[in-house]
Amino acid sequence: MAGDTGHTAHAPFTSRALEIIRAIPRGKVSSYGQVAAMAGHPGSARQVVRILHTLSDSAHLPWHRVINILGGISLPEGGGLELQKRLLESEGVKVSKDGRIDLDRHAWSPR
DNA sequence: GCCATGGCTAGTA
DNA sequence: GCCATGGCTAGTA
Repeated sequence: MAGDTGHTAHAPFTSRALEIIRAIPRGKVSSYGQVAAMAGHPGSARQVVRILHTLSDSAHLPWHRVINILGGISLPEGGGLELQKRLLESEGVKVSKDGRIDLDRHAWSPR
């Protein structure tokens, strides 16, 4: 297609959300709502969920760095929870026994 | 129609 | 717990 950059074409919000997710550094986490707000659509957290769900495999995303606003992992047991926890811990993010991440310590606040 | 949310409320302790 | 929210996409015509 004309103008194709070599990347899959995405809608503007999706492209921005993808960039933001890719920018989350190791050892830090963000929330669905934070990514949505940074992409210019506060309140569209569920859209970020959908993006992660459908594009994590193909888009080279650090998907495990996105958690819910409570500091918890939203993936279900047997459906990725364990993997996400393991990936986070491998980057130095401690996940407590009740599945919580210390946001004071690990929340990403870009500058 | 999808989706791995988030914010608010009722109802308990 | 409940349920309103919302940009996008698959799939049909």
